[in-house]
Amino acid sequence: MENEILKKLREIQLTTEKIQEYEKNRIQKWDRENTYHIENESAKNPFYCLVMFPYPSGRIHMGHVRNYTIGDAVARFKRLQGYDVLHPMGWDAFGLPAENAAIKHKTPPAKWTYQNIDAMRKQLKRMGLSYDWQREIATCRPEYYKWNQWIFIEMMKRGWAYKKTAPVNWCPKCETVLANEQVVDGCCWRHEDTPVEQKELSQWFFKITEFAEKLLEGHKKLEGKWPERVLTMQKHWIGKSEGTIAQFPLHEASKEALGSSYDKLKKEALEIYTTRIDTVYGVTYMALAPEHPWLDSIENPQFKQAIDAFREEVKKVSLTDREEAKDKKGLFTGIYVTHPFTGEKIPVWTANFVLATYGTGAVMSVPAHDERDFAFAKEYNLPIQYVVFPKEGEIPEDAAFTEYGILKNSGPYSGLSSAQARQKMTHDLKEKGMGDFKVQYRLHDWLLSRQRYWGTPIPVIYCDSCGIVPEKEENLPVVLPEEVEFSGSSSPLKDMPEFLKTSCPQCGKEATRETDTMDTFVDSSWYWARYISPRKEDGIADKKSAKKFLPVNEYIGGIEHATMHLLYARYFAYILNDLDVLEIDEPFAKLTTQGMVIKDGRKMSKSLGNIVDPDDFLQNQGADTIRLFSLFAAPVEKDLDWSNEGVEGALRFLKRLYRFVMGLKFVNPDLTLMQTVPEKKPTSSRGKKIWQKTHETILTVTKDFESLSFNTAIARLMELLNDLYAEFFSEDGEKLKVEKSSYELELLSFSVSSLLAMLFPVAPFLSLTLLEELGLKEEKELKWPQADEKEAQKSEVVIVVQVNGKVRDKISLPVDIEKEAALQTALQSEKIRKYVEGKEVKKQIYVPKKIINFVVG
RNA sequence: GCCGAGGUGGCGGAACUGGUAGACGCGCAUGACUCAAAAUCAUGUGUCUUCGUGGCGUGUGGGUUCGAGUCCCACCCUCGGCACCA
Repeated sequence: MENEILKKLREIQLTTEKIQEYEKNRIQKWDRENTYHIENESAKNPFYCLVMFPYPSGRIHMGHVRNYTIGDAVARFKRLQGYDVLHPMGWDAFGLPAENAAIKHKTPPAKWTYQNIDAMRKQLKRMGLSYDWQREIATCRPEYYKWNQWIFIEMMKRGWAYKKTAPVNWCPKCETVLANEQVVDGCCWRHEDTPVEQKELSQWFFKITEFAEKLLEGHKKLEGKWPERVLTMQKHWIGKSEGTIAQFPLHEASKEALGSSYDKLKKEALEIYTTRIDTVYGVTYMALAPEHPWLDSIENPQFKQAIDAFREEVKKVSLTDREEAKDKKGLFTGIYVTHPFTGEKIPVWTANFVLATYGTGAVMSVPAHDERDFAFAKEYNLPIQYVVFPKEGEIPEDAAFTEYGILKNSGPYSGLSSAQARQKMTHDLKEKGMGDFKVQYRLHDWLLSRQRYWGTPIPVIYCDSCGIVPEKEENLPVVLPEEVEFSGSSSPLKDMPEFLKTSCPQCGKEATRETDTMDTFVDSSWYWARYISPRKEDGIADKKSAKKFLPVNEYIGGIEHATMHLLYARYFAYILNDLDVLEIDEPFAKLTTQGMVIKDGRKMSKSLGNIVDPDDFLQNQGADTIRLFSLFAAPVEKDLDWSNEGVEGALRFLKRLYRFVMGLKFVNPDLTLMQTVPEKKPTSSRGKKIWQKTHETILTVTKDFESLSFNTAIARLMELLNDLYAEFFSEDGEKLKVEKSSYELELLSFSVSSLLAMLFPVAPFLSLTLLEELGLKEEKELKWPQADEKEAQKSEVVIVVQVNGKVRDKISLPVDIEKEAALQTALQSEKIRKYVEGKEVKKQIYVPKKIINFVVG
């Protein structure tokens, strides 16, 4: 080739300057033209791709990069396939960090939050994420949280939101109530070194427990579409158990301890919950939680003093610390109850390991068949009586036998199996009016009030004459004042008469507003619905459009939301359905949980100093590179180990691609965009090879994209480029020239166009730049490539020949060869003969296109 | 302790319903280009080896099978979740 052309060919290089230039131009164009905006009405083929919206902390981190790149690849892929993709983004904008920042920097939380949103929006745009920015929402805007309030009031009307006094976890540093799930190792989840205390407060709750069964039922629909472990975690979280409620009447021997309270309790009887009523004949004592109300009724100072001291001691330890303390402590209360089956007198104890919040806060203790009861009985020398025996073998020595078996020493029930006894005993209790079957859940009602400023105001008013009154719907939203000063640590709302003072919606008299705000999980429980109609003023979402787009087809986010957010969002979907806002059952038809981004095998964190800032890469290698690496380095659901060398490798691939396409176009100006399979097949041998490879790649990459296996899809694209390089690229430029008569130009047009289209979801900037060089006019014209199954077949295939299971040779055979012919060819191979000759062939195994195995003796 | 996921080269990771283990990438090595370096291109790269192309190789030990990373049993380790839930 002539020197001048060669020189120009060498100059074709993808530089960082070029990358920065075309990426920035493209972003401006997308922004100017609202490229990814879709209208609800005109969407014929809807696909809803949702990623978990971020808390606007100020900067995006690698976790965001990964999550949103995955979502974007899905959205772009589906768009090329012809879907009208709803791909929105917004801000989970309420929450604690804004308040902490306000105290630190003296900026109001609102201002701080809005600044952060602006900064992060810019970063996300720089990433090339194809959001419909016209649908952007921020949960801290009154237009949004108005609907939190509306939902709350509707729930309140139906008794699904209620107030109760409850012992709650209290973080002295946050000055707020923590949900049980926010307590980590006895400490606040945000202040790892601050032990949680107990405090009694009047709190707002959502009755999520009423939906426990439905939340479990709903899993059936999600099986196979949600990660198995998320479903398991939710099942455990809900913690369904089926057992028996049984009543143990008060025994008159209790009079001594209870004194005048005896008559009151006599009417009540002690109610317990057990899953092992079959062991009831082995009950040797009862155990009450230290919080159990019966303990309040003990009057005899002989018992009262010790019990009060014990309760005081237990109270000092926070709820979770109590769970950690394994040593079992307790004492006798002076109370006795009567065994419902035998009429025996049973002593009642109180014990630190009995949970007030589960069941009835009282248990029947069967040390012979429960490990905890056994340990307690040993500690306090209480009798142990075995009543269930294994079908075969012996009762373990000096331990509880906790398995099911056959009953003995159990009056009329002796001889029954555990399962039979549970049925019959419960049935008999029910007949006597002393018990019933009972399904119990671990799940608690959702405590939603927070003693915080930066959240949705709970829209209720306290009136001296009418009590607790919800705000009128026409007065919503109850607006959170944004211009505030943080005087101290408590909510500034308490010092704002303009917020506090109002009139009662019922009687009109002067009244006071609630100053508690809502848990931010309320915001994120229904945001997926708001994206449908983000600006709608008279409702949450247009019902018709919602029906079109919901449920979400692909929801992508972190595994850390497996229980709380994902359970609450499912719950809210049911609620919104019942409120006739949406027609929906499960909100997320499919869920993908991506792994963490780690560095050097450890989680990225400030303290370890191993944080990688996405901005550095965006400003140098560009968005395509960072996207490509994020998707290539690990399967979506696994942790991704960040590697700067790996990033360089991703950039190298893009540079190779650029050089190939631009070089090819330079030498063959007729190279063009070709989005359909060429009519004529190439005639050259290199052409035939690439023809087959292109078809095969299209088929496998399509499959990989469907299953979100981006890492393998990218590997296949790299292979295709490697093959193209091997067949059509040489430093001297000679191989680049193609002859029209061999149909290689059509082939290359098709192959390169397909490669670029398949790369588009991953690296849209370079992909579009090169496609435009080939002649693409409008991004909208780009389609996902189609291939022919038949053309993807290789004519010859390498078959492995084994002798006695060991690979001895590899031979190339036509794909459609008959079994006998294949075996004969294999036997003729020198290498095989060496191992087979003179021996008896006992068995011949032939798996078409795969393997031949001779078993010789 | 219980539940779940997973252990594959120097590293990240491939391998469809049992059928060439290590695709693709990183790293490394050698060569080409260059005064040189970088970049780029080409070749090689599990391990041992008496270099016969043979032995050994997917956490460990057994088993099923013509054939096991894949299936079965036991165990070890790592990660995630739950943890006195009666």
